[in-house]
Amino acid sequence: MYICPMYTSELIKGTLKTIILNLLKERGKMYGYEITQTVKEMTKGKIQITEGALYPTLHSLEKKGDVGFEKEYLGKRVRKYYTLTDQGEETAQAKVNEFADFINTMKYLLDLEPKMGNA
Amino acid sequence: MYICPMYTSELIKGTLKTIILNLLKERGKMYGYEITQTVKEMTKGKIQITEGALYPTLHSLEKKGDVGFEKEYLGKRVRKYYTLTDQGEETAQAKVNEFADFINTMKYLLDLEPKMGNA
DNA sequence: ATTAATACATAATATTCTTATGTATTAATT
DNA sequence: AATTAATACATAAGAATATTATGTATTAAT
Repeated sequence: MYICPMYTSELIKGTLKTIILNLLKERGKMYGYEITQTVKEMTKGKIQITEGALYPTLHSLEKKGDVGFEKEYLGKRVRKYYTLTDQGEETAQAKVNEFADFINTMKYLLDLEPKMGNA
Repeated sequence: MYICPMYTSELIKGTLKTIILNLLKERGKMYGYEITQTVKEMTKGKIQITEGALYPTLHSLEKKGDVGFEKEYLGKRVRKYYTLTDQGEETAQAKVNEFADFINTMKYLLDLEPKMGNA
């Protein structure tokens, strides 16, 4: 089995929203920096979300009504804790479902499995 | 199991080169239009490569030295049959390996599997 | 006292895709 | 016979999303 150190950026494109929404779904509430660190740890550094990608995405999710947030102060430092809205819960589930389906299709297309699921 | 009609475009971003290189690796030589139709059929319409995405990508792969081509004429109609170069063979294998690894990581991250492989 | 880590944000740039448009041949339909 | 659909290439304008760089500021570690 091949193990790579870090994925090329193009591979991660398009999965950022899915990752964020799913983490919020599983953990309830998280702040931006926490999301980057959690993903980095869980993937052993293979996926590193940059701040330039993260914050605009969070703002975009908020604008679309998938997440809300509340500020929390630790001394003078601020954290923005994000949570899923009801709509966000649905979006998160739909995104994960779609990605799971996508994996099956790609496995078939790239011949990574002998048989084809529902692709 | 959820089955979707067609993937959102963002999901497919970044996998186009991998798909093309792998198809060329498995089938030897293919022309552009053939690639779009093959992918469409193999994925039951879930992945439809547009011409605006395909041709620039093929030109880019050629410029980088991963593919070569030769023109073939059927009457007056032209086809450009693409084949992998030696370098392209390596690129194809590396891309597929990376994607296979990426699938494992994402499965773990999205909790689509109970255990973690090498992610 | 300096550096690293935490924590947010945005702007310029690059990449990559969608959508639209263009040309042209061949097959199928009416 | 004439029109439409399918085949087969190509490129340009625009949108979306990421990278890289920069900025501010607090707190912890060296």
